[in-house]
Amino acid sequence: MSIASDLIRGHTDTIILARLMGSDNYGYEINKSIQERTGGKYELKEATLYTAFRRLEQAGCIASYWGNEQTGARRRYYSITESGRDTYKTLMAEWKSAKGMIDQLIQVEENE
Amino acid sequence: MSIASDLIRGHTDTIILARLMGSDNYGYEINKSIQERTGGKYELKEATLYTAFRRLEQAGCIASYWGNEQTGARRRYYSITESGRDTYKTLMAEWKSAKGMIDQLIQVEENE
DNA sequence: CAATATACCTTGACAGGCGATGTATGGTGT
DNA sequence: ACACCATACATCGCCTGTCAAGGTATATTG
Repeated sequence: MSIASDLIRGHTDTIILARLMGSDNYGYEINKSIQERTGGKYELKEATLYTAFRRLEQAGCIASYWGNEQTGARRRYYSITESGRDTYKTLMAEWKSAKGMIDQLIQVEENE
Repeated sequence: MSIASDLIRGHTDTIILARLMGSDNYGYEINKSIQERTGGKYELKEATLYTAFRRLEQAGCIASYWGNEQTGARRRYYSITESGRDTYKTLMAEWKSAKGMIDQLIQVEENE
């Protein structure tokens, strides 16, 4: 494993919402785009991914519909809701805050 | 709750190790220093803290001994081991890497 | 026609965080 | 004297998110 998944834990929802801010997309493609973005260093496991979709839909952050593919496997598309966009913004703000906090907490400083 | 604990999850060990890099310390004081550093925005819950101590000691990252207080409640002091210092450095490196990766993953970009 | 890629989904185990609760000591206020 | 609070440690049991393992179905490729 290249990166401990506990470091990513808590960001799964944000990552998915971010991928839906631009346009609707389906699970398999979303996951591929995540792998590409990290140069293969990270991927959401399928079980994690689909669990997250259920969770986000339940929470009203995303909505889903079946695509009408003429060929190939069926695809379930997801679209982000207004509430989802709000959630995304909130999560982004939390991340900014948490990032600084973690930096401060794991730093070894002289003035103890 | 000011900060979602899942955002901190995975950093608990690093935070504790960082607090022990300078000098030995005991649980209660470590937790207070964490609260002070974040201006009260974050604290490790006691259950989390002591669970982490067990985990880290088990892993050989820290060692513990009872302080010889003449007064007040007894204190269990922890000191970081060589292995613990190595682990700390590794965790710091992972964090740097993960930080950039998360930033990239939760960002909304045009080129999708 | 077997293998591979695409695409979805569920179950059960596991690990970490934490609320609740318990122990014991010593100082402070009334 | 007695209640209360701060210090200081510890454990139990629940909850939640991750994920290995397994399953379904369709289309392409050698």
